[in-house]
Amino acid sequence: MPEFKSIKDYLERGGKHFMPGVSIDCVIFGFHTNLLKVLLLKPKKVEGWALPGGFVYNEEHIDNSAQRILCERTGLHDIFLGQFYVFGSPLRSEKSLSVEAFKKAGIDIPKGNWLGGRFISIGYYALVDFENVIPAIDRISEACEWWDIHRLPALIMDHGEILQKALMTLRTHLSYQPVGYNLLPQKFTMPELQKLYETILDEKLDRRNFQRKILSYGILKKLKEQRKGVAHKAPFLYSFDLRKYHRALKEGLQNGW
Amino acid sequence: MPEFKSIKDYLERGGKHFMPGVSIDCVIFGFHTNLLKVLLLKPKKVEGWALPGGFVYNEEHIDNSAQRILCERTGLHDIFLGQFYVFGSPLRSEKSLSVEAFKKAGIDIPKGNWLGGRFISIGYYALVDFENVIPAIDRISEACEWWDIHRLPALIMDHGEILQKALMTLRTHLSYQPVGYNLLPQKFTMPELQKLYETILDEKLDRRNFQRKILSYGILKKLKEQRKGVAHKAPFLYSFDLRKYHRALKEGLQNGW
DNA sequence: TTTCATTGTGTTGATATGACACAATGAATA
DNA sequence: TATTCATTGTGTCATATCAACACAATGAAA
Repeated sequence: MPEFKSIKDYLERGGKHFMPGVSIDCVIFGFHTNLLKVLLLKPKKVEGWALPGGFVYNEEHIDNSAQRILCERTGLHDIFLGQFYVFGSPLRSEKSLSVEAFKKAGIDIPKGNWLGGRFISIGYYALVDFENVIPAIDRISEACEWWDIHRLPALIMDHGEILQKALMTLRTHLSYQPVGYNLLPQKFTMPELQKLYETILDEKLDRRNFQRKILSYGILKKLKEQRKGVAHKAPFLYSFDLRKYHRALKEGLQNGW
Repeated sequence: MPEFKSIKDYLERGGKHFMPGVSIDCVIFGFHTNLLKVLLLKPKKVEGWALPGGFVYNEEHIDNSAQRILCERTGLHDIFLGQFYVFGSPLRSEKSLSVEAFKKAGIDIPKGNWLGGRFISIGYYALVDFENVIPAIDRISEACEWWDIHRLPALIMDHGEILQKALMTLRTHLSYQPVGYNLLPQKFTMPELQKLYETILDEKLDRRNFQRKILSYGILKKLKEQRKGVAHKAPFLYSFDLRKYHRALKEGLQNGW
């Protein structure tokens, strides 16, 4: 994959290396102190924050583009990334990030330049372990930070809409896809897993009913260990049964009709 | 929207009017004599059948492109079309329809022509009333026909994979989206609706349990009329309560967690 | 030693689901 | 005209699932 020396270089040569008109936006969710977070970038000299995004190299699978973008911002590899929607309104590019950003940076995008045209955006979402991530900014950004899902800043373009759609998808997927493997440490307690579910669903769940239901999926292994050094009763530790977890990822959890 | 006078014209001027690299493929399901059918095109001088597809005009919303393609093949308007996946492997275009088709037709696609490059494909599916459709071929096709889902012909490129993905999506959507409004006539009987579900799921359902469950969704209106002129006991007619049907389409049928 | 928030493990009643039975209908048949 | 019979309408029952709730066990903090 080609390297770009500067923004100007990117502007000039990007069109040769990227698919025109196609962009990827990643909604990267993290979980910390019982809050659902999302990773956002603050582009230089532009009002509002942006989802980590990018373009598709000519010879690259779009799933790999999403993985690459995720890795560039988080350093994480081999994370489950789910396609959730394609945003294809012709209006969404009117105040496109690129045009606005370059203009404010004093660079006018030449007529006919690859970045000046319309882009559709393919949305991917990921769930990552907050603790393992060191957010990394890119060249056109001045910050890359986690934001609480309930206290979001203003977002550029239609990125607010994209984020909400990802959140809705995540919530509905929760009923028929296992969740937690990349979000929680290797060993975790039942209350920790429950907090994750409550946070994603934004809803309080009954402790006992939750345990019964999640255990019925058969994707957890109860360990002999207990979490030590915590106040109150020591909770048992669990880990995911990876074989069953991945099978559930493929086949789903519900029985359907 | 521009008109194209010939295939050659399409080849030459299409690049000016369509988004490069982006295509739409529609999986159009129909229901007839208790069989689930899918509408396929037979491109001239090409081995294998193809899903109805097309490209996105520069100023066009991708949802409208899908509607337009659906309408061109079926004459139907205002049908629910659902995005289900984006197929974005760089390899899928290697033996692309366009290149192959034009070559066999004796026209070599010039180097750099818009149709010669890589395309991602956005998949949409629709459920339409078989009876209302008069399949219409396009310029590059010699046939447009319904095919039984269980007796499919060989398909070009990755269209077999696209079709299977659409079918899987349709089946899972069945548990939390109402289905049938565009597929059945205005008034229909309970057994007819059940056959539709059985056909989509490829599974036999219990008559009495089906009735109980489908009625519990509250999207049906039981009419005073009965179907006349049929052998055996006359079944009652039902129709969809459109307000509740559309609410269910938006909010889903399941309770979630 | 006592306190107390938290965890482990139940129970109960309401509801949903799967399996199944029987009477009613009405065109086809004798 | 009476009988047949596939099909429809409407149930029941046993079981599984789900929401709501209670109580004992734990172990750090007071």
